[in-house]
Amino acid sequence: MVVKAAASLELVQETPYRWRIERQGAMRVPGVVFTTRELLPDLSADQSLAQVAAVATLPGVVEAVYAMPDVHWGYGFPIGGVAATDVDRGGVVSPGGVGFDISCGVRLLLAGLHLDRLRPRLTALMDALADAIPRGMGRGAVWRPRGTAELEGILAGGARYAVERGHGEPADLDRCEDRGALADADPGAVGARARERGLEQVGSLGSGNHFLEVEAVTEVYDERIAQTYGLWPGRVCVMIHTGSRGLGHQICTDFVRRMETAMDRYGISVPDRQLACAPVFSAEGGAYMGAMAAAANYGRANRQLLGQATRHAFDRAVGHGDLTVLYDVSHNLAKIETHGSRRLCVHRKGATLALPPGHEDLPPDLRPVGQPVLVPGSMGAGSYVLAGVPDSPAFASACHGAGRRLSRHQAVKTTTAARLRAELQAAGIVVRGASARGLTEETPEAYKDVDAVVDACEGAGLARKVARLAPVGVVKG
DNA sequence: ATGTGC
Repeated sequence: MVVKAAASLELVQETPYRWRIERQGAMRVPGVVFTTRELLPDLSADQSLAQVAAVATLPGVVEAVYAMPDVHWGYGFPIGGVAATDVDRGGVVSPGGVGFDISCGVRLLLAGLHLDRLRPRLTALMDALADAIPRGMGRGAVWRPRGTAELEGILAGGARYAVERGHGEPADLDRCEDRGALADADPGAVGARARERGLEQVGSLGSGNHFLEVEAVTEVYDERIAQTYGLWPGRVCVMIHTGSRGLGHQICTDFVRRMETAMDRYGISVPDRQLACAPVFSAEGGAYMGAMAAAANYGRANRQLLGQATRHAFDRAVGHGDLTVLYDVSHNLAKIETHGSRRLCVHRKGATLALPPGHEDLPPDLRPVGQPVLVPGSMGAGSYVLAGVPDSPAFASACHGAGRRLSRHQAVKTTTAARLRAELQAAGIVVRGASARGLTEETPEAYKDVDAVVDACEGAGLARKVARLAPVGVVKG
């Protein structure tokens, strides 16, 4: 089966879950889209697969540019895209391949109680969370760093620094990707404006698709892995989805501009200005990697602080805040990783790291079963926990969510905030803190079906289903 | 995503 797009993209179906974009023109490698016929983006209306083809022209790109089943249009790179470059053969890093929200990701906390025991206190808990979680554009944060030393600590030390300063338990770090901090952060590469913006937002949720949800385990698909993860039916969980706020955004803006002018000097030409890039081993590439890692650490500290604020809210409203971290993982990041014999810069933008069983970067207790892959669905739709699998085909990556289907502009035309609130209430979901605009932009209608996306992810061999979580309360910006 | 737009 071959599908021709207007822009002459040629898609060849290889399996029920895998489609190839044939190499042509300036493409150095093919594209590979992991999806089903039902979820395949409409080539006449959607640019995301054309973006996959454009990314495949970048210097040093290897193997293939991959798209996850939740792929959709993004700045330069598609969201739900994975691209790796060979750093020892002129491979580039591109800020657009990480995205504006550097180290946006998900933390899942597990509570020590069954939903039946939470129900009578749910309203009180949601009120306490609404009180404890700063959210929305700009506005308030859990922690206001004193002077530059504390901000430096956050940029260099991420969640580890937050824990050192009393915001959480050392054991939390065992369940964080990179134990809570990327080692090669360079706070000196973070510009003054990014720092200014960062000072005001340490420990804040933000807006858009960021949220905090109280959920409960409703389905278990893999008993053994679920047991290792501690996911039993009815267990209350808290999912926190946020990133590096204005600081990461400013760093992306600064480096896109800087690389746009640097590309000529390196003899790089790209089909789209939004693919601005520089060799990883260049002044601009190196500075970006250091600043990006610092933003990633800021994002990890952010989720650590919000996790701690969640514990306090549980303490106040439920009487015990014995929340443990299942895992904390980024889905917007570029990392230098070894695959086979090569050192690659793997860009994951709207794609979750999914380490296989046995991987040395996993904590010993999770190593036998693989990394928890946290997949938030659209608002009110539920979320999934998957596990990384051996020999996965996209540099150990999986989907990161349901994936947008309608733009924010289109989304607000489909419903009203009042109607959405009523629908969530009818589904037994308590909503706190959501602005009318924010709520309507996030209508589930604007997203793909997370169940179908996760099934495609599993069918494609990217990850394995472990458990499904259903929301009972949501805090939004 | 974002002091939402050069």
